[in-house]
Amino acid sequence: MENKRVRVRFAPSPTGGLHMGGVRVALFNYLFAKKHGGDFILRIEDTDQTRFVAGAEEYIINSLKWCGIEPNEGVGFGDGPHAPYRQSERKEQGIYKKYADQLVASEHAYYAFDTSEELDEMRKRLEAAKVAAPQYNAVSRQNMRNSLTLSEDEVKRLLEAGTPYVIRLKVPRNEEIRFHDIIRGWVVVNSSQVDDKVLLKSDGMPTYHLAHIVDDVEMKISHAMRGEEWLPSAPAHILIYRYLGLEDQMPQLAHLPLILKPDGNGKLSKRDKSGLPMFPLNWSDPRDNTDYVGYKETGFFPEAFINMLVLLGWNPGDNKEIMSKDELIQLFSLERINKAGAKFDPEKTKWFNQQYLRKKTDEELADLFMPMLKEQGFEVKKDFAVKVCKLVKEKAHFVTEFWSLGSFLFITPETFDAGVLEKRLNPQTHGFIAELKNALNDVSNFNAIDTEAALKATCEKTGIATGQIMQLFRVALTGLAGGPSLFETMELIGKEETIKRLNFFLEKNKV
RNA sequence: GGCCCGUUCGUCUAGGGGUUAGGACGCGUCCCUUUCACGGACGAAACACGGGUUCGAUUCCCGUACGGGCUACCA
Repeated sequence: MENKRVRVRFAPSPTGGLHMGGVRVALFNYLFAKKHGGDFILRIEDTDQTRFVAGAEEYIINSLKWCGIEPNEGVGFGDGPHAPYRQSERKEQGIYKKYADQLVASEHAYYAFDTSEELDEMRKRLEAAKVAAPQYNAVSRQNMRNSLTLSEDEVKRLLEAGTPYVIRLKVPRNEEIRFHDIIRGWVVVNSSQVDDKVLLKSDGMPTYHLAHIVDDVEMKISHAMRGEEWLPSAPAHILIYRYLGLEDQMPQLAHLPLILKPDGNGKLSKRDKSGLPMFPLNWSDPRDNTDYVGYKETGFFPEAFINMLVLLGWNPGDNKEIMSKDELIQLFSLERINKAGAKFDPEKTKWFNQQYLRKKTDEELADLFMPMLKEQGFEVKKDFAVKVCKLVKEKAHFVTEFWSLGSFLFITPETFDAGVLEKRLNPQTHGFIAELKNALNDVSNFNAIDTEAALKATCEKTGIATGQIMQLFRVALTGLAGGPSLFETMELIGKEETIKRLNFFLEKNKV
């Protein structure tokens, strides 16, 4: 068991868009599998028919693809030796019922016929009696309608009459359950804290508790990584493995810390004030009729998104922060995962994207930017787009900012920064701009070097220091108080446009 | 409420019985610069609290506080 092939799975239920917390669980599984040359499986846990959301499964698959953390086995990824990988389909094959029946036969599970009204009543009764943890368990089951309290004949009669029933796990009254978690070490819980979990629902579907165990064993999963929210039910799972005689095939457990909200308390939810997305891709949720924006559409690179996520709760042990997927695979280890939940930091998330933005070549950026330019109505040649990217990227965190940062390269400014005008515009500087315009008009080879020379010459001629007029010149040319090199800007927009802009400025701002 | 898990700068974290407690984001100052940004330098900023154990605890143990999770025929 110790040395069996590494096989891990990501097993979401298709009840909505895949949240970034889910992406991180998938990521950890992926990295671990790749690190050990193992398999990464996508299993769809669609056992709750009432919460099923159409399109969710496809969304999950597309998200994993965009993130570059693709399973090599499972739904949407070519299936594999353990198909089907959808639990609803596996249920049709009777896989889960078989195990549930085995548990009943060995008297570790039983039939329960209680209606939801009866269950409600029981809880109310227990609450009224000030029972600390009102639950269906070794004590309360004695007052309920199940195969433990009913006569054999009665049970048989109910079953034959088609009375709805569930199968529940018979949890012992007072027994220590201990299990080892790779991240948390030994955890001990008394069985009195564990309720008699429903294993098989009245619609014949298994619950998560039964289904994931059956599938993990049948699919030969070696390590089960999942969110910390599963820790409280882990003891029940241990019992199921044990009663099924499958303890030696149990995967090693690792309960991952949760991602917490940036401000305030609690775990991350679908919508957050931080302004950053919670989903990898745009997601239209049919349940609350809301459109959620994705990291992709916000302009994030998948590498940056992944890099940010992996460092929420894990680190390589040195101070390295920017890591490629291959490096992550190389460096990843479960032992270095933290125990405590991590607050998600929007500012640092943007910083990650900026780091990746700077690593891209201008050509790569141009490929991304040109479609956005086209949307704005500007179709330009690639080499021009490359030059624009080179100028505009310095300040940006996202390619999606390029347009607002560089629109002045395409659109002649009609308004001018009022603050600079007030501070710098006077008859002398106005005259200077006019003088400069003429000098620029005489530049035959209109490149950054020659235009800069023209400016220097004009400064010397008029006796005005460069620092005195650059700001105004910038505003005259771009309308803005800040931006990339003016000489590069002029080279890009060309002589004709430069002169035209300066004329317009001089005309509009007479003093 | 009960049970479980956790707690190092504001945030992500390194470290670990004796350290000037390290890095990153963000913030501030300065340098570079025509501006904004980038880059560089510097700075402010943390071991939740109380008891033990120990020559010595931020590190180990126990409490407390605080935070998180769970408490469904949901996963």
